[in-house]
Amino acid sequence: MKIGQLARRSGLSAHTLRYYERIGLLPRADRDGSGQRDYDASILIWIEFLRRLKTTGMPIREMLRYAALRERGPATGAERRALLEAHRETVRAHVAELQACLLVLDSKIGGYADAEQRIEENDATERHHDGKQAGPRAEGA
Amino acid sequence: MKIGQLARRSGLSAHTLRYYERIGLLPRADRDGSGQRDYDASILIWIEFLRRLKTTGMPIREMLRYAALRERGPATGAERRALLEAHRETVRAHVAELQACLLVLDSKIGGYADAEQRIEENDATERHHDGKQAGPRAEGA
DNA sequence: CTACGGCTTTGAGCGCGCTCGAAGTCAAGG
DNA sequence: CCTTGACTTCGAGCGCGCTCAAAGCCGTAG
Repeated sequence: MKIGQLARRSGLSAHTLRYYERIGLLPRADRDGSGQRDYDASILIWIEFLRRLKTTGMPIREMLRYAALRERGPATGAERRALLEAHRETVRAHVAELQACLLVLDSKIGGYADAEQRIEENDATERHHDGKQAGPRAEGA
Repeated sequence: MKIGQLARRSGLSAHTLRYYERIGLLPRADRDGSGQRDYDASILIWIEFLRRLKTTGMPIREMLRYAALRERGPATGAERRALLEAHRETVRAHVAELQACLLVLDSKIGGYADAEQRIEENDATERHHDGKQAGPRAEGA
């Protein structure tokens, strides 16, 4: 598989694939007769895993540590496992933080919804006995 | 409250606070006689909210839209609510993605744990009738 | 009076993760 | 033969979100 096709299949650009190889995230690809990269389909699995590490916020620097261990073969299993376990805790903490933020967001949105509700009610009142000017509540943030 | 104290209480650096004011994330602070910023404690609530938006991945560009609406007063409530609702969906989607990644991470870690288990068993076997060299399993990513 | 710490502005610089452009090689198709 | 288009390397550039340095002002303590 050439780089263009891998780009399409992996969702990364050819530029990015070369960049990843340059920095060591991807192993140096085999070349065909004229020096063009010729990939084995199995690389897709590794790319997919890298994508997940990235999605979960792992910096490239740390992915490189993992990639380097991987290159060194099966003997590095324990180290890789430790790295992933540490990362997993980071991600779990981040998810928890996001969920807490979601609650705040919910209540904030709820506040705006209430305000709109009051405005509608006020409009209705005006339609009945006209002119009542209720001041909307606080603007806390 | 001067900028140094606000920095300590908000967890942002004075540099960052000035930067936020410069770009419009924070309203222009009142100044004392000699031109130094003099903050009202209520700004902390807004900063805290900004922090949450940032934690949840909202780009500054979008925080600026929200901040601008806020400056324009209560009339912009519906718009702000819409903005936050859209952001909430983004965050929810991101959380779901992270959780999916966590499952993958778990199974990956499980794989390493199994490998270690097999190695231990193998060691034990060697101690009994010596020399058996079992080839470790695949290195899939 | 002086020294000190904390503040002011402006603009430059940085770390990250790409992203792109230039200049050139190569293989297949019309 | 000549064009087309996908590939090669290398280094520069970009968008984001800060972060910091320079040069200078102010107010209080010693």
